[in-house]
Amino acid sequence: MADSDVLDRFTSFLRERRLPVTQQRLAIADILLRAPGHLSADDVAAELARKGQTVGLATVYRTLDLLVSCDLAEARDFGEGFRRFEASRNLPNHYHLTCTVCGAVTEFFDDRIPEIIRRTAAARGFVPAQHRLLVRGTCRACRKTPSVLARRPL
Amino acid sequence: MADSDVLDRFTSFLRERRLPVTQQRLAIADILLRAPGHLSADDVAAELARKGQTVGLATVYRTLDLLVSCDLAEARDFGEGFRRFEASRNLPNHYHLTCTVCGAVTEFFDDRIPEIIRRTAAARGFVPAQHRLLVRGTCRACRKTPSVLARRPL
DNA sequence: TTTTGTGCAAACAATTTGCATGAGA
DNA sequence: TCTCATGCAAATTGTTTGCACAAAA
Repeated sequence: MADSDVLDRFTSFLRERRLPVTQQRLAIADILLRAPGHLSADDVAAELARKGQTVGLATVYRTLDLLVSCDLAEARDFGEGFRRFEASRNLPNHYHLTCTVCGAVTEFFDDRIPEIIRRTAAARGFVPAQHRLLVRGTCRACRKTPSVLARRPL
Repeated sequence: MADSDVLDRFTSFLRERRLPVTQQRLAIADILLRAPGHLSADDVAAELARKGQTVGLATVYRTLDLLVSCDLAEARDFGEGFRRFEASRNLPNHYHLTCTVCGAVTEFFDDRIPEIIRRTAAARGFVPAQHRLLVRGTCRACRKTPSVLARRPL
């Protein structure tokens, strides 16, 4: 339904700023904005290559930054040592459970958390802009297998 | 009071593993475990240098890893592009508010958050091991000044 | 035809690692 | 003494940048 919408929104954003709408930008946006998951810059480049399009990693990074700056995508850091990018789906209060064994990321929602944050912050004169909650653990599928702890920061 | 305790605990940990108790290890532990804040590897090295002790950065990193692996310290990633280390004070459910203007980090505690996580995770068959909540925003002191958004991931 | 992008390679920053030497047990 | 740590420098990794060439407006 609103799938071509996001591509259009990116195009409009570029036009407004008088920035060229290039094949590479569209190809990268197409991949990231339609992907269900959380892609690294390498993932995007690999997917591009798989489709026959070869785009330099530098361009991938530059375009991902553009997508973030027009709010069509968000950067995430799951503590793997590199960033992942996710299409913004306008999902407020959306958090992540990541499995330290298989790396799977599941999302969940909760309205109580922002409320807790709002009150706590207010009590300190702090104005919250954004927040992030990351839960690490073991997913149902991996619970059977003995696990190795991840070494990156919590 | 229990201040020399942490140094002793580190020493015991090393002895148990038959690892040498070196001056460098003690010096690094002394700095990190007594510091109130969140130090980067560079901060530790700089502090060491300020005291006249010059220790290679590689050794700092190696010792910080040791401190983390014996649970005397914890690694944190505030999205600055590098990690910070903090003495473990056995503070469960302790979260961070970071000011995107001045970089100050404040802590807060809340017992409802782990409870929410426990239930949400249980419903998905996910076993939570650790979680981290990071709130970014503007602190009281910086609220007066117009701010610049940080560019690192949320 | 002028601007801005792209690709490549070099640059970077944080962190890790190999190896000769030096300090603990 | 024998093991393991240290220091330095080189290597690695994710990401950014400079610059010659190419594509959009």
